Amino acid sequence: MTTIKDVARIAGVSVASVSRVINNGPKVSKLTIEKVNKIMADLSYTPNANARALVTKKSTTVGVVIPDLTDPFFASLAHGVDQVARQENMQLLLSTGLVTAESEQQAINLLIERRCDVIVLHSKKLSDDTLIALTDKVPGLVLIDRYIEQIAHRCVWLDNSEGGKIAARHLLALKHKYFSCISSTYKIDDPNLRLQGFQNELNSAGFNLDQQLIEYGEPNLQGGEIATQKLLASGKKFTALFVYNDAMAIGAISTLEDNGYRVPTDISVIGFDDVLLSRYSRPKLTTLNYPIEEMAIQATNLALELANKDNKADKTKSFKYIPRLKKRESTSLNDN
Amino acid sequence: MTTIKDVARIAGVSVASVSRVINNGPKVSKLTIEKVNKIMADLSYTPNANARALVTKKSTTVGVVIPDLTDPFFASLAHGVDQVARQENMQLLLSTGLVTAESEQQAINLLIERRCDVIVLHSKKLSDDTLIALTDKVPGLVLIDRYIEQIAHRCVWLDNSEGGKIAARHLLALKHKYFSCISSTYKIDDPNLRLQGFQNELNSAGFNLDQQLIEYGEPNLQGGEIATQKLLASGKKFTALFVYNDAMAIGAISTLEDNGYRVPTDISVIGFDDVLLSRYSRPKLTTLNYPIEEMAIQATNLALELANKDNKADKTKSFKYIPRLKKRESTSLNDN
DNA sequence: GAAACAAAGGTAATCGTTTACCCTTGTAAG
DNA sequence: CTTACAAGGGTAAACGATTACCTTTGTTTC
Repeated sequence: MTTIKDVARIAGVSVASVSRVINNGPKVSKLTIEKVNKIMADLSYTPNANARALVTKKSTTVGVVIPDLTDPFFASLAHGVDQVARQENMQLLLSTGLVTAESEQQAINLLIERRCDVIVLHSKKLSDDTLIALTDKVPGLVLIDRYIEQIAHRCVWLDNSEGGKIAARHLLALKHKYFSCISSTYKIDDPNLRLQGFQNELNSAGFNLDQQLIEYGEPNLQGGEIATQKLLASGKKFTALFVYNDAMAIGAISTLEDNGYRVPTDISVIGFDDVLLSRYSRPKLTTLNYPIEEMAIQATNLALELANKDNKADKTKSFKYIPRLKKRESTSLNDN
Repeated sequence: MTTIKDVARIAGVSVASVSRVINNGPKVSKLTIEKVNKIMADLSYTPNANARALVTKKSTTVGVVIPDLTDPFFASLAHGVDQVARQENMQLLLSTGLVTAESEQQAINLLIERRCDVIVLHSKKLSDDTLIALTDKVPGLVLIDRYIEQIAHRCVWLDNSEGGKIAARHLLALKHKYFSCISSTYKIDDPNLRLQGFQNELNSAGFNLDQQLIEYGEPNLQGGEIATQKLLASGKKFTALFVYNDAMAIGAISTLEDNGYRVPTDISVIGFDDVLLSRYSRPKLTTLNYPIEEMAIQATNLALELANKDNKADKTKSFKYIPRLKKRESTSLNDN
């Protein structure tokens, strides 16, 4: 592969001049610029980004750590980061495959090895302390979908509890009185926060969520189906169902209809996340919009900012997002 | 940031020894290994991958070029590549945002700058000649979803035409006689090939696809809805509908049902791609499985192979995939 | 005509690694 | 007691760029 030296030799100038042409630097005549550009094109020379990164101590990559690309939610996250990265002429370096704290840690290490100074991290398994320590090492590290008080100014997160409350208020406004909920078996905070918010809001309105009408399942289509079967098997009456995410909600609707219940006529169903799926289902799903792409854009901009200036930003400011209700067709007025 | 020299100094050994410890090289005593490892941990030293890549001339990244992460199809592609990459202890470097030949070219250039020697490229806009020239420069470059005869041994592609034929045979086997088709307005080969295969197979069976029952639309939900409205507006009878992709097919089903047609009782609908969506729709979509993840895995392995050995592989072998019929609920026997 | 300065370009140190080559020491073989 | 060799470890040259600092040349100013 041709190097800057080859170009310099053939063009009859020094490597310094070639470098100046490449970087639009000062101290080169128009003539030299043209000459060098021609030789570079002739040799189809491509500068070596590794060498560049080494000497300038600047990486042109944005690191992203997510569990899995096939989950549309995380794909949207990555897409948001990518948009900002491209705007800054940077590229995405992806670390995936996170199931354990160890693999999360390893994913981050790989990014640090590459001297990625802008990192957007989705971490559910690493401890608060580990993450706080990490932010010392990497100034441009931002956490997404997680809130840690000590590093609040580097957290871009969604208020899950408020999401549960909004769902409750929507169903209450539709005059529902008998509620049920499907939550997730995954060992992260989100399901609990959503459920708690939902429950608290019902309680403040003078209603109660029957413990037998709370079911748990894997956060996918099948998980929703199975949980719904259990809910129906309880024999208890409910006209409103709040489901942990959209995939489960679609599974729930499918099972409800198979059992002779019409959605929303007999039972209203509300999901969470507002992924693509929810617009393709029939009936179209009422859900809570999780503005993950917007959040990812915010997180990336924040990371860029933190990485560039060493005058620390406002340490008190946090980036909390509130889910928005997307009223579609799966919820309606309860007229029983 | 601490360097190998810091570690060497503090451990009281040479940088060579530290390097040997890092790389499990020979010529280090057990004692030195332990000593150095301890110091590295104490200093939380992380080797600089850029410096490493520079001197070893080996990158530990796999480059992927795709149009857009939010399209689940491409997310699956990236996921396939990622699986192989992780297995090889490499990371994904993503280039996206392709709309024009220029942006495709630029995306590739960025990967070459990083001296990515393993690249999986999804390119629809660049010319055959450009791509052929590129393979000279990058030994580990593999094309996915595209076939170019001169570099057949670096192409991993799907036979779209055969997909159209399989759809036709399925509908013929279900005794359908009146056919229609929704294709895509996008200026790439795939839609045409699928349509041609479909048409040819119908013709060989003695049937005909009425030109007025071919409609075009954007390859998404709405495109499918609009195209279906036009199809219905023609007033012509059809009992079988072959749609360019799953998203459009779901849009089509939605519009058909809104107009009083039952799927599959009145009209059978078959999609293409077999994305997540197709399993979540009601009725569940009969479609042609596009094994993109499997293909991406194959492509990545091939790229790794080509990048590592210079004894060129079998130049005649190509990697053609045939879509498989996924019979679900949106097609059925025509009993008119 | 000397001084001052600007423009253009070259020299060489540097970034953080790896690794070919050399050196030292200890031990086994003759 | 040599000699040979193995094991462990050090020295320094790369890798391919950037850039601080220096040199040369020509022009302007008094």
